[in-house]
Amino acid sequence: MPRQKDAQKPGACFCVNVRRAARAITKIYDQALEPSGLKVTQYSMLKNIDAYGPLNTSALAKLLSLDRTTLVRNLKLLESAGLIENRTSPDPRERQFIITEHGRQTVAHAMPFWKHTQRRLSQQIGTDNLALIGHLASVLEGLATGQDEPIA
Amino acid sequence: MPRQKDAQKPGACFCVNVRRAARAITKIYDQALEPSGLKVTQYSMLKNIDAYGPLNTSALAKLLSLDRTTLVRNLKLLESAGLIENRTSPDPRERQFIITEHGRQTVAHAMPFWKHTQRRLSQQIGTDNLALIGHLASVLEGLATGQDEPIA
DNA sequence: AAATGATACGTGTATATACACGTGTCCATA
DNA sequence: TATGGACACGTGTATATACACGTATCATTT
Repeated sequence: MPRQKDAQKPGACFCVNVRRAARAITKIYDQALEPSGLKVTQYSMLKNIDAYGPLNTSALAKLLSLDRTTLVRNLKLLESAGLIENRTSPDPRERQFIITEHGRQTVAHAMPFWKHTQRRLSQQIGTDNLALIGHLASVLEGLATGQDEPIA
Repeated sequence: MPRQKDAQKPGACFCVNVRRAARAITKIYDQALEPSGLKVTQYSMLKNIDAYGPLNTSALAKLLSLDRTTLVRNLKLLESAGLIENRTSPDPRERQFIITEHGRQTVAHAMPFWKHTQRRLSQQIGTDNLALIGHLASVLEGLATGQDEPIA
């Protein structure tokens, strides 16, 4: 069997496959969350601010392994929608975000749809396989240096 | 152990984890391919057109499990860069793309970096785990209906 | 030949994502 | 006290992604 050849087929790119998986699973969650008006990305931000807030942009970026500048604009959407708000902080540099009452209600509305999808996937794909993704993400984040490794 | 509680922690969303993995692995591949001037997404399109072309937009979309309209603009970039070109087709509706000589050279330049990354990840993450991603993607694509399931 | 369903395409709009860059503030130390 | 590094932020720019819509062409069936 020409395994060597297989490994070079265009369909064998690990990165492309993870991206394919991400697109597909995003579609599943977005459709499930549709009644709440939230995308899964927004649900994720909101849920984390709810659970761990108040949080500033940089802290949330670390929490979500997202680029900070990505969050600047994503958070703007949540703020415009009145789901989070900007609490005044002693340090004038930072913007501390907390969830609003409307945000809490929206999360509460979305939660059952999210849970249902989590359960559905657990059954259809297996908890083990799904747990592996979490580990994989962490390992990959470790491998993706990106952060200008310290000189010493 | 309150497993039930864990499953509700904000960090336990399968979708968010897959997306985290996708971001991280994309960074790894994009950095590796940087000398070629290609992003991994572009490399993927180009490689597939090279291997299976001529292809029209819809066919490539199916091949990559990508929305067709996404490709319209992504392909425009490759075309502007002179990496692919638009072959005239008997059917005036479709645009058949083929790789150009410049495109072939670019792929050839990028390939070693891609292969090196594939190998590196195989070693550090394990071929089995990586193969699982491909399966996972396929299963998820099956679960994500999206395609207005046929009435009968 | 006319009608119709399927096929192929592109655009408007919105979100997600990251990088390069520049600004302001805090704090520790010279 | 002055200053330089660390920290927090936002914007410009570019790419990736999808959905809703509308248009043109093909092919098949009246």
